[in-house]
Amino acid sequence: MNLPPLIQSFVLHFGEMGSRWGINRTVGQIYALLFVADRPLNADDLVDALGLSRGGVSMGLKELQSWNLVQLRHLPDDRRDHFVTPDDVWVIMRTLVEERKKREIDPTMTVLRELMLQTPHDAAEAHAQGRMSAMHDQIELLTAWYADVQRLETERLVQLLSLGSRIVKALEFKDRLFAVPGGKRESGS
Amino acid sequence: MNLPPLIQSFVLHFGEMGSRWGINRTVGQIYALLFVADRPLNADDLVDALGLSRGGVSMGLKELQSWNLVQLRHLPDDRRDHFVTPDDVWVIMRTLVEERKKREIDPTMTVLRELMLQTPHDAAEAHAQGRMSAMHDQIELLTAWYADVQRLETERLVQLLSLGSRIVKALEFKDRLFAVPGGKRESGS
DNA sequence: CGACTATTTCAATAATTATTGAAATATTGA
DNA sequence: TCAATATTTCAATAATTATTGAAATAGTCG
Repeated sequence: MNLPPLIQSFVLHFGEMGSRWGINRTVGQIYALLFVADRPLNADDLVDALGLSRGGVSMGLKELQSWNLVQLRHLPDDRRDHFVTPDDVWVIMRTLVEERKKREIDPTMTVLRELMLQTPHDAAEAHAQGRMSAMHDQIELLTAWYADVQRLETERLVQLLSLGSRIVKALEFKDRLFAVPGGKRESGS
Repeated sequence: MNLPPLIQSFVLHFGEMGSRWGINRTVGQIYALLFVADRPLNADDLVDALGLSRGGVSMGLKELQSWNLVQLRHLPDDRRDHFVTPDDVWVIMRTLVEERKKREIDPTMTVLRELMLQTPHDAAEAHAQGRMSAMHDQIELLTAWYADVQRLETERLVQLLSLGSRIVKALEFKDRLFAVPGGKRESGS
């Protein structure tokens, strides 16, 4: 590996964390280097900088492309493929959430929806179905929330996040605004 | 494996998804069964129901305990350890987020903070450090937001999530409430 | 087309991770 | 304490996943 120390530390860390993030070391290192690079890099650059094999870089780039985490870029008078990550970290985060949802959540929701349609045969299955239903409804709420806020411009999203739990003050205020006069009473505290 | 069909489908799915979620099949299956079970289960129950080895169940339960995803429970007149998951799916979600943050985000933040302190030696390192800084600041914003809303009671949290992007209306309203008269002008669109 | 360069594929193998099951250890109750 | 039972550990091995590098394929330009 042939990199300035600051960049090398970052790249090595991403490689190590790869396994916790569900990607392998190679992919983690490639992504890290593309993220911090100040110009588009080609496969040769990555092979030289990271000391990986040709094939490994090709496969790694293919995987990163399937995640929409890197973009193909062509440079004038150079027919090799070059790659970049988006400049905007918020764009990257949105992609990451979307892709992880697609891989880690959607398949489970499909299964849960199917299992909800079945008729339980005994008390144990009925209880299990209730638990699955609770899981389904919770995930639905979370993903619907994300689908909603994801539509906001980044500037607005950052505002919203910066507000943190202070948003609750606004919520409490809203309660009064949107309250149905004589509406349902709450059972809790 | 000896389970009612509804529960078996759920358990098998969790086993398959395990690898995408960073846990193994055994752990996924054990967790799934505990989640839908209508009573605390012991290691024998899990061995019988899932057809796993004794040692495998022991290790799986240990891992789930290290994630705080299952709780040890003792039944009267039975000295075997039994296990349950929390009844409340929101408690489970909070645990999951906290533990994933601890394993998947905190180590990177530590590295990023260290790398921010270094002095770049050339333009490439300076650019890289800027990128790392952007990543650091974004993660900080997201985790600070979560640390904040995580303190809310579940009922309030669900309210907040149910509101989705409609919260922005409240935000726009708040802009006017908290605006500093003659305050700083924005540079963007 | 044909020479050249870039990229991908894939079989071989290295490395890692998961799983078993028997032995060791720990715990309980008499 | 001892016998019985419960739990954990861990060496062996199975299974999976990562990685290489050479060959095949695809693409480009004269």
